[in-house]
Amino acid sequence: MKYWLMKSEPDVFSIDNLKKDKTTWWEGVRNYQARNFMKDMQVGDEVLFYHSNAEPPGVAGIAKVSKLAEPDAAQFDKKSEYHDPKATKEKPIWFCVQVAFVEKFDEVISLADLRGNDKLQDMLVLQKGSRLSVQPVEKKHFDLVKKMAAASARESAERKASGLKLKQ
DNA sequence: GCCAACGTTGGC
DNA sequence: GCCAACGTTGGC
Repeated sequence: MKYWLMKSEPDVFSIDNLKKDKTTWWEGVRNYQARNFMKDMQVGDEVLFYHSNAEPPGVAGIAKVSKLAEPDAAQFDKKSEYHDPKATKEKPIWFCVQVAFVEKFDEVISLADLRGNDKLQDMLVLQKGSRLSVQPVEKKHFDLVKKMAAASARESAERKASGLKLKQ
């Protein structure tokens, strides 16, 4: 079992979209390194769903790989912004996996939160100029982000509870 | 909207 | 194969 981080702009496709759709083919990745990581993915691998170009940017939830990489259909579609004229059905260039919704965090674990955790300093997404939209994550880092999400969910529940008390 | 980082393209 | 020009990503 491996662990990954996949970036999506929530204006384009957010964790809420994945929750509603249940699964999605991760089309549109046009970077060779990111493509190769998707080819490495196995069914059941877990994914940190990251919101980029968002306020705040950060991990919004968890997904898992539900289908192995297949040719990305958008590369053959002349009307798609992801169309690649060099790709043919016989020789596809771009591949993508299907991912399934697992969970949406109560609160986004922001990039600032991640940076603030001493134990995550060597996480790939925190490195300067890390633009890769699909990247591997170490298990210890994955587990820690999940713990941070659980802790932040508890705190948010406590805040709500004490807020209710004050109103009584 | 700015801009640093970095990938890709194409002339040579 | 080098490298300048250009495009994209994505945080701020």
